[in-house]
Amino acid sequence: MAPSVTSRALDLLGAFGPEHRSLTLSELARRAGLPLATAHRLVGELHKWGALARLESGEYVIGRRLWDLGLLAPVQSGLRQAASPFLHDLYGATLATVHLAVRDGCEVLYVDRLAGHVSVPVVSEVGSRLPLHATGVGKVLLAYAPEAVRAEAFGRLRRITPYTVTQPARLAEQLRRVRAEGYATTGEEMSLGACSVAVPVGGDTVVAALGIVVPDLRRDKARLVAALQVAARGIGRTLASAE
Amino acid sequence: MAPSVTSRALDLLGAFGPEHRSLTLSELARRAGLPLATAHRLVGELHKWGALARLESGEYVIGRRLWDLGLLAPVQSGLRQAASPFLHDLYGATLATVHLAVRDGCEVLYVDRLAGHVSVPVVSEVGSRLPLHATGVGKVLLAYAPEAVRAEAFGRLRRITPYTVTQPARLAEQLRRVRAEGYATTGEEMSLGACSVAVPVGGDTVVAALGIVVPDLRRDKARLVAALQVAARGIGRTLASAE
DNA sequence: GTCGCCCCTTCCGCTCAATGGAAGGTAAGT
DNA sequence: ACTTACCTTCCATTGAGCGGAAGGGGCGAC
Repeated sequence: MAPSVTSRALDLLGAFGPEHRSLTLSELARRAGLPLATAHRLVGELHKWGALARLESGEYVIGRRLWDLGLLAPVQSGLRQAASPFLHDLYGATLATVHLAVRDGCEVLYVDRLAGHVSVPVVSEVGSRLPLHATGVGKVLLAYAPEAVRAEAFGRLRRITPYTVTQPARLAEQLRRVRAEGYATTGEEMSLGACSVAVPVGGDTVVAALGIVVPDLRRDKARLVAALQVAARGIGRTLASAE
Repeated sequence: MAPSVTSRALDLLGAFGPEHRSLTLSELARRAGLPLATAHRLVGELHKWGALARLESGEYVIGRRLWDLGLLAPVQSGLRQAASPFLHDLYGATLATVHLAVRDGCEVLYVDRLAGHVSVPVVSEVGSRLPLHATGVGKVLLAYAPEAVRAEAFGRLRRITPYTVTQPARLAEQLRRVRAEGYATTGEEMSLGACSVAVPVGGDTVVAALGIVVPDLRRDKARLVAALQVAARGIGRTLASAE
């Protein structure tokens, strides 16, 4: 009901997605629900600006120019650089998949990830987002988030596995323990066969969370938490010294 | 000279950048050279679609929706996942900054990067691009690139440091040696104090390049090359087995 | 207080840019 | 040679975009 040029152009961009990395003009037109001639013109403009690029085959892909808008900022942040060596150390000490994440609104945004040769099946990937309530790093970030965020997050405790914590009261209690004990844990709450431990990064304000994913937590949780805290402290110090 | 709605909307997006992560409406209008009222309307549409998001402060930032277009695809690729453990091994063996990169057009696109506690100053970052002719991974990718790409790349051999190779003949000779010997090297050609070695990843078609950056290459190049090749073979095997 | 400044938002009549059907061109498949 | 599917160009119509102007709100200065 709103055939504004802008929305149409955006819909053309929206026709792309993880599983549609490159599209022909006709496909674009179809997916955006536009007449071919119209799509042709709009795509031409997007292309001229650099929002779309054209392959030799004639198919269109998302263009470079959109990259340069600063989209990768979180991933390229000083945080990631400062943390990199510590993530490596942590992996060496635990041989578990290592995660570095920040909170973006009401979601966890994974900033870095380090996987071993054999690792539990993990859904996260650099740049991907997951709900705050079902991951280790998420619980940490939620525990130290402003009240408004927590309220919002509590409003949508989606069940993901049978073990996902979806009762507000229970989650609130867990967050209290996170703040008290300095670490969070999950047990198959995001994906079956995967448990996690996570700790906050940063001093008085928590800027990120550091976590690992393992098949089983009962065995040596204490050692893992200790390793995590060493790494987190290291990252915190590095960040502080770099201002 | 082209006041098309589309280009204007795009210019608003283009007002953002690495150093302008969030902008007020007025700033946007100024930077895009648009009357406030016009900017207001367009920004409204971009916002409604999700291309822009609004902070509590009222400032606008690039919106989530643009992320989801698959921009992170290269970084989230199977390549990165397959390579991750081998990058770690390689770091363990060399204690050097490790790079995994692919070719994107006539540039190197860094897909992953692993830095140590102490590392030579390196300009690259995940998601960033550099010219093909001045980096180790770049030379590898260029050596195995199609003729058209090579021609294009030879057309713009920009000098970056006094040691950058800018003579086409000399670069061509180097690429020949890369193909013959299976690895590429650079010596302070991208940034002073940084040398690099890189090897191709993949079998008959080179899909990526794996490289390390060190302060000095003369000492134990042979060992580094060997370590790189072990890792590259491992990545290749993992990719092949995963199809 | 109130004046000035800056930013955001809404309104509305004019106009020109966007529209899309149709027609022509190319390339591959049968 | 025919069919199908894709891409590109043209151009008369029209409604979507335009932006000056006016109104509202927050903040600091005087």
